[in-house]
Amino acid sequence: MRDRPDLRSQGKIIKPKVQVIVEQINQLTIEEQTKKVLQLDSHALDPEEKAQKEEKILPDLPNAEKGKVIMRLAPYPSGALHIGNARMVVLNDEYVKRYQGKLLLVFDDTIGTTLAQMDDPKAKYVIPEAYDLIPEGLEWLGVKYHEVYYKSDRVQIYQEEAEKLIAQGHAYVCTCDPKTFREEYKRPGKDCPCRGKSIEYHMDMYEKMKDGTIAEQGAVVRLKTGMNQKDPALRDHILMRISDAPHPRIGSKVRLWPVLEWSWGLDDHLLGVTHIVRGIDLRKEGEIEKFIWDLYGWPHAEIQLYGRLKFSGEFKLSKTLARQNVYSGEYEGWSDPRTWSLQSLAARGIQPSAVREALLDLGMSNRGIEFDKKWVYAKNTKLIDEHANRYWFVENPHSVLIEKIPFDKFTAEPLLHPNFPERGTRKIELPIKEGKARVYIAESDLHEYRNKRGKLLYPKLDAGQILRFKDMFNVEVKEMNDPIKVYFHSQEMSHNSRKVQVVPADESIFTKVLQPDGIITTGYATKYLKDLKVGDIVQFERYGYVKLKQISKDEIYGYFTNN
RNA sequence: GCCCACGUAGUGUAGUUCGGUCAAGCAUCUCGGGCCUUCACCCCGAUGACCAGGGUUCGAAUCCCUGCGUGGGCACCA
Repeated sequence: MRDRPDLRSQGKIIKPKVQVIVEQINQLTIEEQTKKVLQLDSHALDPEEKAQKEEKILPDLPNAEKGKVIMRLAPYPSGALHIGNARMVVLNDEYVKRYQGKLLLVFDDTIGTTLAQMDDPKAKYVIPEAYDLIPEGLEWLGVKYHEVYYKSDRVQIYQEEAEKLIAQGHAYVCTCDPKTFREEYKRPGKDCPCRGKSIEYHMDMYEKMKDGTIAEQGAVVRLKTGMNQKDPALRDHILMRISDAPHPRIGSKVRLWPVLEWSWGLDDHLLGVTHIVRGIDLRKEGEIEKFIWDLYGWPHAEIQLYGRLKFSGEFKLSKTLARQNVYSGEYEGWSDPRTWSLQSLAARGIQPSAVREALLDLGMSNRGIEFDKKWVYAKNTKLIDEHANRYWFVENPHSVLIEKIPFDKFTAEPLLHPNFPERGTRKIELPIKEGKARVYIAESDLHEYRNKRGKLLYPKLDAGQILRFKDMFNVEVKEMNDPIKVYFHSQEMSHNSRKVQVVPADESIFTKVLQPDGIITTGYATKYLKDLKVGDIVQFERYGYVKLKQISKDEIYGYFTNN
């Protein structure tokens, strides 16, 4: 039917005939069917060519011409960029690179809050160091931007254009309090009393907003988007409002500030932006911008929206929250793993391309999705594994006394990296005295172990069981006391024995690992970890990858990379 | 209450514009196997999905309607 359009109108006749034939064929044995098929087409049963691994490709942008695309990043400088901000960054950067366009970094540093609200710990405001933290994060991500702008330098434009719109009757000064406006006018879709007043009145009021006669919260400038808009979110949106809060870059010389929709409605045109890629939570903003562009008779930039990433559970993603904890000393600065800032990912040994690829894999889908760190971890493991040498580490250690060891000396010699024997081995000595030795094992090896489907692989550790101390020898558990007592059992390894990671007690060094959920795992690693350098990424066998942060005589401190 | 968007394997995504080559691709997870100085990496294989119900049509993941579910917007934040 696909290839024979002439038959399509005959579908009602053809269908029953086909059914009869299909039934006849189903009577035949598979062998007979195979034979007949091959008579018709000798290649019909050839194995299909392996679909080659297709590269993940974002959809093309509409009306995008190579070399003419201009896009922008619009971070609010209230802190370091975190992984949630990174999707916006990576998508824009990727498209700019595809079209060989230009990327503008525009600090969206309008005032954010009023002076009166600044004491609120949750208040959103610009902090000076963010102007450095953001480019630092972008550089780490491999983002190239071509021009830098500051909204705070452009306030005059927004003010003058607002004045023009008032003079033309497209905007007005509204003195209704927010609650009244929302409930009495916006919801039912009715004009507020300010809306109908004369242009002269509004011009005069605008002057008073600027010169300080009207206090914070006393009045706003509204755009006449229309109180009859179907979508209440769009009804007479605010353009400008008053704040006496000081600004880190320009101080207190400006008190009349634009909201996002207004500054961008102007700037996307004035800066020549052709394509906007942003989260769907900003859908309304795009609608207001379009209204503004129509008012001015400007061409529309193409707006593409992607779905929202949700961060819940262990993620406390908020630049404002991070600011509080960094300032209070609760966090170890902006690169603390708990911030999930780009700086923190760098400090943990997460590779920028792991972040990029994981976020680009989400494509431009419009769905709201829950962020899963495994997306990044899986990519990161593949990137760092070959560089990460192996070391022994046991978390939440328990003491084990090995007895009846039939030799005076034992040295384990596992490879530094099993894929690269040329890197050599580690030599871990097990000090033995009168057939006895002390080691640590991890708390987690005491419990029963089930796979993800709940199948019991190993029972709770108990007397009588035979274990393989990894890279050493087999032991039999005698007593589950403290310390746990085991007897040497045998030397040969069998592939399906239960393997337990140990660290010889006299060869150990206290080790701490800070995880992004704020938990510090403590345990023991083999002591010559001290010989490594700060910044090295290692794999603690059976635990995960760790980037070394501090190394001292009797303690190692690392950041958890991933598992 | 009002507006809008979105529902494809456990998870994420491709395919939906323009119905047929989709008995549905890819990645990750899980399971099994291989490799192997034992974890990991790598290689091979397996399990696993079109939200539900109607409609249009020869033919629906794709178009229409209804329902259900999820997310977002309705800020003097961005």
